[in-house]
Formats: sequence, structure tokens, C-alpha cells
Amino acid sequence: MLDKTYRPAEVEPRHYELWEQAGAFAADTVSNRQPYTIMMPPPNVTGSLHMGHALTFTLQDVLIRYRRMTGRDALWQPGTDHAGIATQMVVERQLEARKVTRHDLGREDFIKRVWEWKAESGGTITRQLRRLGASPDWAKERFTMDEGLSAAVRKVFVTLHRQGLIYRAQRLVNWDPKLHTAISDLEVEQREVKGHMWHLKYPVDGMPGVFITVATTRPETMLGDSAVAVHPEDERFAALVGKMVRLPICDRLIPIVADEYSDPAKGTGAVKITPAHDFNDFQVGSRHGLPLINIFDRDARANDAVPEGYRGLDRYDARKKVVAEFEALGLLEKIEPHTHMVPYGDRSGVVIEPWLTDQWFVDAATLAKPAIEAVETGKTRFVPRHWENTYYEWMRNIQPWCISRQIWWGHQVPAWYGPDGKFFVEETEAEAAAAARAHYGRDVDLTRDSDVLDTWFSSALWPFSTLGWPEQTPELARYYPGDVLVTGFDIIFFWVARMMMMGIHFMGDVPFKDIYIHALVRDEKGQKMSKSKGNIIDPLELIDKYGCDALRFTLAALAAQGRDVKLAESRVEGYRNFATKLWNAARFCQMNECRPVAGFDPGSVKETVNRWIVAKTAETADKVGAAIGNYRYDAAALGAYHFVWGGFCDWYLEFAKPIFNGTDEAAKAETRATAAWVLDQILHILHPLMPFITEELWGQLGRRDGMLMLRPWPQLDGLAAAAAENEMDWVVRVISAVRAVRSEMNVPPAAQVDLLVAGLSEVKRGWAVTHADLIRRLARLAGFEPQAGAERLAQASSHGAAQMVVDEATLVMPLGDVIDVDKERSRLAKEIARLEGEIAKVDKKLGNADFLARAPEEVVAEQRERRADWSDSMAKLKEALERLSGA
RNA sequence: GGGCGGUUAGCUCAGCCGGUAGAGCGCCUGCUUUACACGCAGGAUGUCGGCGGUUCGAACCCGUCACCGCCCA
Repeated sequence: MLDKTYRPAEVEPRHYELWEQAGAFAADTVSNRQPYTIMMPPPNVTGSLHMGHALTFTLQDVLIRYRRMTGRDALWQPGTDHAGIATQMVVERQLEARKVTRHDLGREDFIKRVWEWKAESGGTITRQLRRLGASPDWAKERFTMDEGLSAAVRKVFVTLHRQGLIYRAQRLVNWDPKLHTAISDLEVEQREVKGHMWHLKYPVDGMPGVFITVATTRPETMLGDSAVAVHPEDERFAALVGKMVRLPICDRLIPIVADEYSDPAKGTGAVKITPAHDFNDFQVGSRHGLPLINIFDRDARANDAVPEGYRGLDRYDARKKVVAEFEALGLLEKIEPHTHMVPYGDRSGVVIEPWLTDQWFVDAATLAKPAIEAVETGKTRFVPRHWENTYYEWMRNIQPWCISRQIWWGHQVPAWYGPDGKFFVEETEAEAAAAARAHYGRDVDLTRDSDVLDTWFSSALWPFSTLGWPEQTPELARYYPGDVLVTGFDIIFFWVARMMMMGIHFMGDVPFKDIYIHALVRDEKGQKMSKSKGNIIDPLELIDKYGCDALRFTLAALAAQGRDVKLAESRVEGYRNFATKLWNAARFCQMNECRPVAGFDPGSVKETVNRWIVAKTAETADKVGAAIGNYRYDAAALGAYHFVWGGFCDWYLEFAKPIFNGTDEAAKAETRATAAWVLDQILHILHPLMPFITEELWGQLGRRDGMLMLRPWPQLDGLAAAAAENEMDWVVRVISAVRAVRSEMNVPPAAQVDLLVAGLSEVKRGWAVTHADLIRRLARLAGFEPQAGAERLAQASSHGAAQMVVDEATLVMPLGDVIDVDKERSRLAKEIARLEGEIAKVDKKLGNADFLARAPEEVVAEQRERRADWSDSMAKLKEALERLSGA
């Protein structure tokens, strides 16, 4: 016998282990089933499970479990990425505690230390994924720094380099002065900052007393100015173009140039140009052939290119000194408060410095073209579709991708430098040596480029590198391209776009057919969860408290397309209650000996209740399956919830009670078998959403051949039963009507009252007789007379009665002294008034000639029918009111 | 400044192709009905953001405004 409540903590680890041991998660590469592939977006190896992971992996697991059940050879490819900067920072922080830097250790030892750390702590997130019930093919788990994946990275790098799509160049990059590395545009966060606009006066050379005033938010960069720019059509400065200014402090002559970059409406209309420290100025500089004066070192401290007193100052100290000196010179015109955007490194949190360095770049624009086309032509489809705009936006304006990073943890750039700086890009050192020998005509000492590649470079290869590429493995042939990529919108640029580019370039086909973009999980007030706000909800805590299935079900139910997921704990609690409800329904079935019957044919049941529930079950299986197939997780969850609670538990099991307590042995046996069958179907239908409780119940409710997880999804065709549905719906309506009136008229639940029914059609009279027992029971009736005549009605109501109308029939509940006749009168009057209102609305429509002429026939017919029904009901209610007047 | 999304019950959100506005939670009333109080039964609550338009008919389509959120510059 099942316990009274479901205890997830005892059940979940057990089933997970059984599944994993049985190899239930494994894809079957040699099977002849059609593959279904999901590439798991690899979480950072440093990571631990947060709510965003819980959402994305729940959604993926729902898909993969569903497809597995529908007979597909399902591969959910798991793994983690090495998260270059993040991981290096973790290990450096550990070293810091012992007052050691990575430089003290040296590169080789440091990397060894990172691997050690990975071995110890790198499995956190994959262990936590198991707690979420995720069912990827763990045997195929990969890591972006694996030998195989590293080989793929080298191959891609070398190939793209030979194709001219990777090149080395000196350009301004986003330099992180704390981490001492370049980072990509995407890793830069623009923050609004309240700063100042300093107005600096530059004396024009050869024109004593004439100044040109420039406005800047970064006065310290004037040390690297190589021009002042004004708009070519700005008359205020026309006379000055071509003149020189004598740069204060530096005592350097720099030109005044005309360039459209200068906005006459902004600041003073004249702008200082520092080509080596500003992306826009860099452009201006190259248009006018201006020198690039780099004034900072890698820490963003002033270097030797500036006057002596400034050398070694960091940028903010240099700023103060510059401003002070301008003031002392009388060249500081004014300071205005000014709010502007300042770039911050998303990892280090320090202000990023545009800095001139040698870096490796990918020609992203070239790779983007076919990737854009793939979405335009529908080879890859975004769901919801509007995300393709975001994708296009970025892809069509894509900039060269700086892929080198000045850190140690990652894939080292496969380029070797000869003594003269000439480099050789090869997959191995030996090949580089051979290339060098061919070039120099002798063996030379080569030095490998010390940079590593952006983590996203290796992640971009994930859809094929994990399958063995560049080897032509059976997995690669079978599982590429994937069916769907499930991820958050925040990663479209970082990752989705890059997988598209690399997949198409190297595999000749898109990496996935669908891209399902889900929203962010926010707190119940819609705020983004963050440590600083302290509003983080830990999925593992929710799992501990409510069970994994409750959390999964909640996330699925809230994952409506195009909406943020606003998570309130009360929702999780509610779905925990749903799990308990299911558990207790199963317990009830068990107590009533509803055991699965071998060879049970749901199509052959005789009892109306059974035909009815069988049909509803089939509908639900279809609906839920279709919803999952269309990524309508909310519809899948709510459809299942509604059927299980609102159909099976609330009605079917209640209908079954009188049968179980009755004497019709054939009906009893059939109902037991049906209940067991329906429950089994429910377990199947709910399994992708709630894998643990369903597996547990599956095990407890019968002797089974295998685990639920590997059972086929219910294919229930030909079980529709419209007649049975009409019949049972009517029974439900009658019972509901009686209950509502009892409640409204304050008839105590314990009071057993009679019910008389008059005016039933012949068909419904048959239904009433068939279901008399259960109507009596569920409406808590003593006597039930389905064929009361008019005089019986009059007689019964003359002593005080509650009356109601269901379709063509009038129901009378004699209540004698219990009833407050006035209250019943006003209740009936209110109901009549309501119907009058409805009828008036329909009459207005039907009285409109345009409506009759233009609306489709069936809509008009429907309105007519509705009117007829309502007016019948109203007439009956009026009669009821008449009868009561005599009381 | 450009783009996207949103505005429906107290809260969180559904609402397919335009044709009687729904769910969960919360709230109120009653209930030891032999599966379940993590429950049962019943109930109340709507200017579908504003305005204008299209239409026989608009929560839904179009325009516009307001507000909220996000992305990009």
C-alpha cells in the first residue's frame, strides 16, 4: 500500500541511479530508429545550478524524454565548457589566499593546478543536473578542453587561417586592465555613469589669445591627443581648420582637422582626437593619417609617452593631475555634470580601456553571410519567431571577432613565431617546425604564441566537435544536424550565432533545425535574480522542499512563449500539491484493487463512465504530446493538470465509487481495469514533466516488464466517444447544479434531501436512470425521482423547495421548513434577470440585418440556438417562481 | 535615437482562425463525504492600458498615445 503522502527525497535518487545504471539515457547509434538530437548548451565547469539552468535543462529534458518515448533514438549530448577567464579567476583566487600568483607558479604548473581543480570541483554542475532529473547520455559527456575537442579547435583555427578568415592584426581592442587580457564586445557591459564633461581650452598656434575649446569626459587622454576635429560645415571653426594647436602640458603641435564625426550640437562642437584610446577617434585618425599615441601600459597607467610627472600614474590620478594643471594654466573653461555610458568588463568589473595590441581576429562578416541565409530560407527556424530579428540585427552588423585572450587557461593559439617574428600556423609543433624549416632553409627556434582562444571559439564547434569531428564518426553522420537548440535569448550572440557560422562552414549544414529561445527566470516581482539584490531562489532548495517534479512542472507551466518566467514559490507549492493529488488518486486505485489487466482493450469497454474517461484520456495524450512537440510547455502542463485533477480525480474516481460499492460485478471489474489503465496512461503522459513520481507509481502499481521511462508514448487512436461525453457531461451538470443550489441555500452537507426531475427528454431519462446511483451519491440525495409529473412538482414545491433548470428539465428539491422561501425567490429572479440580459444581447445581434446578411450561417444558427435554449430555461424558471408563490 | 516584448480578476498568467472572457494562487462560505485538509464542495471579483479606425461583430486586426521591461547605438 502506498504511503499517505509522496516523499520525493526518498524516491528521486533511487530512480535516477536505476535509470543511469540501466543505460536508459543512452542513445543507440546502431539502431534503425530515427535520431532526435539536442545539444546541451554546456554550462561553465565552474558553475553551479541556478534557476536559469533549472529552466533550460527542464525544458530540454521534457523534449528528450518525450521523443524517447515516441520511439526516436534520442541523443541529448551533455558536457561543460572550460570558461577561460572565469575558471582562471577561480584558481587564481585560491592561490591568492596563499599569497601566490600564477606567475610565481609558471604557466605549466598553473595549468596543472587548474586541471586539478577541475577534477575536484568541476563535477558540481553535472551532479546537480542529475538532481534535476536530466537524462542526457552521460557516457558521451564532453569537455571543451578534451583532447578531441582541442584537436577540433586547432583544425578549425588552421583551416580558417589558410582560408584567410583568421588573421593577426594590430587594432584597438577592449582591454581589461585588471585581467590583462582583451575581451570581446559582448563581454563589455555598458553602464550609465554620472560623470563630468570637462571643457578644455587649447591655444591655437600662432594666434595669441585664440583658443579652441574641446569637451571631454576623459581629460587624461589629452596626453595622447593627435588632433582636434571640427565639423566641416561648422562656420564657427571654418577659419581654424588647417591651423595647429599647441597641446598644453605636452607642448606638442597637433592639427585642427575637419571631420563629420564631430557633432556641432554636442559639447563645444570641437572634439579632441585620441586615436589610440577611443574606437571612434581611431576611425577619425585613420581618415586623416594621424599618429597613434599609446599613453597607457597594460595596467592602464601612464607610460613613457607622456611628460615625466605623469609617468606611472593610473588613469584616474592622471585625470586629476591634468585637470589641476589645466586649471592652474587658466585653460579649464568649465566642468559640467554629465551622464554617459562607460564600458565595464563583465568579469572583472573594472572600466575597460580601448588599447592598441596585436590580436587574432575572425572575419565574422564572411562567415555570417550563409548563417543569415540559413535563417532567411527557413533551414533554421527560431521559436518564437521574432528572435530572428535580434539574430539578423547582430549578424548583419557583425564586427571582426577578437578571439585571442591574454590568459593561460584555454586552447593555446596554434601559431609559432620564428626569430624574425614571422609566424607559422599549424596544428602541431612538428608541423610548424617543418614549415619554418621550409621557410628559413634551416631549423630555427620557434616560440609558440602565448595567447589562448576565446572560450566561445570552442563552444562554437560544440554541435560537431562533441560528435567526434574532425574524425568522420558514425555519431557525426547520424546526429548532425541536431533537431533543436534550447537556450536563453541572452546567448543568441555569444553562442547561437557562432555555432551557426562554424557549423555551416565546416559541416556544410546548419547545426540545428529549430532554435527554441526561452525567457529569463525572474522573481515574482519580475526582477532579475541577482546576488546583490538578494532575491535569488535556489532551485536545489526548492527541490529539497517540494520535490524535483514540482519544480519541473512549475517551470514548464510558466514557460509560456515570449514571456519571462516569474517564479513565485506558491506556484511550486501548488504543483507539489498536484503531485500529492496524483499520488493519492493512485492510492485510491490501489485500495480498490484497480490493477492493470493484461491485454486490456480500452476500445471495448461497455460502461458509459468508462468509455467517457477512455476518450478523455486519449484526447489528453494527443493534446499534451502535440503541445510538447510545438514547444508549448505551458499548454502541455496545464492540459495534463486539468485532466488529472479536474477530470480523473474530481469526477471519474467519484463516479467509480458507487460502482465499487455496488453489486454489479461485471461493471466493477471493468471499472477497476479501466481506472488502472487510465492511471497508467496518466503516468506516461506526465512522465516527461514529472519523471520521478510517475516512475515510482509505475513501479508500485503493477508488475512491470521495464521502466516507465522507456515505455512508448500512448498512441490512442479511435477512442473518441462523443455520445458518452454528452451523457457524462450532462450528469456533471446535474450534480453541479444541485451542489450549487444546496450551497447557496445553506442546505447542510449532511442533510439528505430528495430531488425530483420533470420534463426530461426520453434519452436523458435513460441517462438519469443509468446514473441514478452516482447522482444520488455525488449530489448527496436521499430520494431521486427522474420522472416526476407536473402535479408531483406542484405538490413538492408547495411546501417550499429549491428549483433549478438543467437544459429542458426542471429539478425540484423539496426543502420544507429548511428553506428561506424569500431567498429562493430572489435567487430565481436573479437567474431570470441574468438570462433576460443574455437574451437581450442575442436579440440585438439577431435584430441586426447586417449581422444576418454577413455573418457566417453557422454563427447565426448558433445565436438562434442559444436564444432558444435561454428562453426555454427562462420560461421554466418563471414557472418555478409561480409554483413557489403558492407556498 | 533605433528595435523588440508587455499592459486581461487582488497576484502570476492563458486566451488557437475575430463570434458567450478563463486557470492557478490568494480571498470569502461551508465541510472529520471510508484516496487526499498538500483535501472536498460552493462563491465573489474584469472599463481586457487610453483614444481612434476596420468589421455585422474586436481582448484579438490597423493606427496612435501613455506606461513598464529588455536589447542595440
